[in-house]
Amino acid sequence: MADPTPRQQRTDERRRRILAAARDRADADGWAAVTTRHLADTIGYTQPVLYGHFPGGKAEIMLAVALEGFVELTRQCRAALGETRGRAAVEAIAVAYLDFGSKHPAVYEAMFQQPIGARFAADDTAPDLRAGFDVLAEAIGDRGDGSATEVFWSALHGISELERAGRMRLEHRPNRIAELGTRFAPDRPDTHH
Amino acid sequence: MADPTPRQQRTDERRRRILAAARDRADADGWAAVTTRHLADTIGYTQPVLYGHFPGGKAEIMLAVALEGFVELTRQCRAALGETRGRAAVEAIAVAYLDFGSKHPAVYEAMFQQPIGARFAADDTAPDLRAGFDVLAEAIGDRGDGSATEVFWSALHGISELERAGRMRLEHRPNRIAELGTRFAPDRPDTHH
DNA sequence: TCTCGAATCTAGCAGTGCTAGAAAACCTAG
DNA sequence: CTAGGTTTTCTAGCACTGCTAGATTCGAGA
Repeated sequence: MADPTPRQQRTDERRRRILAAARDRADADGWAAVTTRHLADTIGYTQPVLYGHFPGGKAEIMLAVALEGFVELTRQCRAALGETRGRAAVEAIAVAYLDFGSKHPAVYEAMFQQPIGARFAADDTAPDLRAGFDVLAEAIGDRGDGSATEVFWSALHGISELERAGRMRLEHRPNRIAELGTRFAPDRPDTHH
Repeated sequence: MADPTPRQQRTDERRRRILAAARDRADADGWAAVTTRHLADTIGYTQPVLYGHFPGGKAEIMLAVALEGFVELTRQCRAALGETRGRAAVEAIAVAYLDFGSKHPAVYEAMFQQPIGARFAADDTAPDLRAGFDVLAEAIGDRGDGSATEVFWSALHGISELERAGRMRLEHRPNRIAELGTRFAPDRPDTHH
């Protein structure tokens, strides 16, 4: 049960290829363009094979892509934070977060537009989701009940979505990041009660 | 051309019924449940009739619902603002905005998830969209280039979406609104440059 | 080489958005 | 009141979607 049998290995490899194909196609042309037929074609098999790997069909594939996305987003935010603190940390996180959303629009969409059935700041939250929340909390120095972090996350999420929907002038992103720095930097005296 | 002919009147009436049916069904079961067949059934006609009113099909129907939504959302925010100013104004707007999102999830989704092809703060923005932006700018006292308002809007939008996606504890909404009040209330000394 | 179980494919269902062409309804002119 | 033509409405169908039951092929062990 420890070492992977050749069969298990091929299964894993194919699972990876399915997810990669779905991710790439979705990032390029949107999730509507990700069809089970096209996906099966890309990996060189027929439709039913997909259901051997993901019994839940397209929805389960999107879910798997979303979970990978959470891990990656958290990793990049963590890296951007590093040892920085204060306002610089807030802005660094914002840059990393918005970059991720720009570069992987469909992955981001799957992460948030889909009912994964897990809250971020609850006790029963899956570790992968909780970790992302914690990085943001650390950046803004949230020591309260998490509401401040929720609002910070919301602002990042909103900017990401509205930029992607073409609702905001892309070239103004630096201004928005500066605004986030001003309004969410930790240890501002007037946020203490 | 001034007074409506009976024919024009019936056409308008039916157009309204199509939009109402689409809106109600979408708010109840999501846009995926809004099919042209069901829609035609509801208004007592067959599919092709829909395309007489909305040549662009389902997408154009969603667009029309979205535009109505912008007008209504702006109206409710304007009413909530009233003559209040300062922190109370920010929180009043937030309450009205989030309530709208909760009560009309599908309308809200159509408003923002769809490429309408119009930015909010640009000079070429349609009046109906611009008006919504202006209310928010007024509430937070934005006299800059609009970046602060964009971030405020993003925070509201993010909260609305993440609540709907089940990512946030609904009962904590008051906390989030208080956070918005703290961080976006106008005339805070340290936001001046 | 034969067998049997697992992997894979073929073929099809029910549903979607959308549309060309037939049928029906309506209004106007004689 | 009827005939004509225009407009409106429906019938029927296409190409596509996600998904699945049953036939078929493949591959490893005896």
